This record gives sequence, C-alpha cells and structure tokens, in this order.
Amino acid sequence: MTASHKSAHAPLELESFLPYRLSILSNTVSQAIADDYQQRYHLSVTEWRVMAVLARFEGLSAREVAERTAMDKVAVSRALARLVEAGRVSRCTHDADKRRSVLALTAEGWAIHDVVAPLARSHESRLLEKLDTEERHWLDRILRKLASG
Amino acid sequence: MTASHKSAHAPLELESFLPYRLSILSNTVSQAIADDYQQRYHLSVTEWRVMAVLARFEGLSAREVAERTAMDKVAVSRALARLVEAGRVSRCTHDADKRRSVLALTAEGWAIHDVVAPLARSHESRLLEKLDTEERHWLDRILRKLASG
DNA sequence: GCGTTATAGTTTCAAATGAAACCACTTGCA
DNA sequence: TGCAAGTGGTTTCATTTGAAACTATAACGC
Repeated sequence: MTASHKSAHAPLELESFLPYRLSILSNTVSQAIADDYQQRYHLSVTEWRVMAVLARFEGLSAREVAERTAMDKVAVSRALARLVEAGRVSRCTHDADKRRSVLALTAEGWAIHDVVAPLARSHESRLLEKLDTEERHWLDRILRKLASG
Repeated sequence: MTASHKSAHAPLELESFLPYRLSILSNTVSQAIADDYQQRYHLSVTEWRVMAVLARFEGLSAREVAERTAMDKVAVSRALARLVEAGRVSRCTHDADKRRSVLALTAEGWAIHDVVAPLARSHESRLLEKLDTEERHWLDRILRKLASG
C-alpha cells in the first residue's frame, strides 16, 4: 500500500460536508440579494444590516448594533462612518454616557430602507418557493437547533 | 402618523430572515473549525479546501480545483502558491498541454490532511449531534433543494 | 476625591480579496 | 503555415477585512 493510497487517507468529500454546503449556499444567496441593491444604492451588505437593525430599533448604540447584527465593532464603526457621511443615519452622543452614540435612520435612510427591505423579502420568498410548507417548518426547526449554543 | 412610524415601514427582522440566518450559522461553524487548524498548521480555509480536493482527485489542474471548491481562479492560484511554497502540494506542467498544471499532495501535505480531515469531520459530527436522524434527512433534502438552480 | 480597571468607539497596519490586465500556450481556420 | 481567438494561470492595483493599539469616558474600590 503506497503512501497516497486513498482509502488509507479517508479524504473529505466537500460536497457532502455540512459546513461547506452551508458556506456555498449562504454566499450564493447573499450575493444574489446584494447584487440587487449594491450597485443601485452603493450600499454594502454590512451597511444594509446596520440599516435594517436601526429600522427596528431606533436609538441603539454602535455596540448594540454590533450585537444584533453579529458583526464586530470595527465593521460596524466603518459601516456607520459611511452611512452617516452619506446622510442615511444620524448620530449623536448619549446624554448620560458620552462614550455611547445614539443612532437612527434619517428620512433618506428610511427611503432607502423602504425600497431595499421589500426587495430582500422578495428574494427570500423566491428561495423559499423551492420548499413546500412541511419542509419550511423543518428548516426553521433545524436552523434553530443548529444555531443554539 | 410620523415618518418613522414603524408599521408603515415594515422593517426586516434579521433574526428570522433566512439569508441572514444562513450567513451567521455558516460563519460560526466554519470559524470554529478553522480555529482548530488555522494556527496550528498555518493553514487558511481556502488552502484547506484545495488540499481536501487534491486528496480526492490527484492530478487536477488549477481550474479543476477552482470548479470543485467553488472558489475563483485567483483565490486558487494564490492558495496553490502558498501550498507549493510550503511543500504541501507538488506542481508540474501537463505533458500534452503546457498551460495546465498537474497538482497533487506531497507526503507532507498528506500528513497534514490526515490530521485535519478527521478534525473537520469530528466538528461536523458534533454539529449534527444536535439533530435526530429524521431531522438530518430533512436537512440534507432541504439543502439540496435550496442549492439547486 | 483619585488611581485602577472596564467600556464605547476609532484608527492603524498587515493580510485577504476581487476585477481586470496580463503572459504563455493551444486551438481553429483561412 | 500563420494569425485570430480562446484558455490556463499569474500579477497588479484598489478595496475590504481583522487584530491590536489607541482615545475618551465611565464605573469601581478605597
């Protein structure tokens, strides 16, 4: 048996390896959505995530945005710099704690949100159309389990 | 009704938005695995994917590696440069077509493979332990459907 | 109060990434 | 032949990313 005899090495089959499948699927889906607004609004995925969170929770601090988007604070800081610069997000400092910023979408930010949110939702719908009702329930249940601690 | 009245804007709930959930899950899982070998072997995820493919299919060209890893050819070219430099992959030119390279793991490459592959598999197992047999079947079926055309 | 430790956020520097230009070889076709 | 078009692969350049250092403010212990 030579050193490179395959069965001795049990090579990984990427196409059935769960982490790999998740990675490919996730990238494909995210990229397809991003393609739809990235150019048109000059808006990155990280920027869009920040906007989506601020649409739901006005007045959050940067750290809270980072928590809710699962992004690190450097990425959030940079996304915010661009969004504030572009007039899409307003930023002031917290009254009681001058380290914290208080963030919210501006009217312009809301206008973009109101176009991009339905667009993202429609992409999700198109994806979910590939599944029947039963499969969607299982998917939700399984993702919750996999994502838990 | 003010301009920022929430229900008028229907903000996206990231935590139930499928593309977002996939992205978080995929990143968490991949990072956890990478943490286990990245430092120890000074091996990036892209490099590992290339090695995993070469473990299964000896003699592939760079383009074929790119196809099988779903990476672009630039990423593959760079990963290969590092792997060849590190003595983990051997590269020669194809007899009949001098543009193509013929790639394979070296003994050293196999040695690393034989540590990292079981390690990756065990991570996957730990992840799948969160699911019962029925859920695993559904997951496989659902991922196949979502990933199709 | 006052030094120590912790937290919010930004900046810096090095490495990773992607698009497009590029080089080398091969193929197709007059 | 021989030259235009195509393919395999690398390099270049601009942008993105991440880790660690840094600044400013707040909280804690005494």
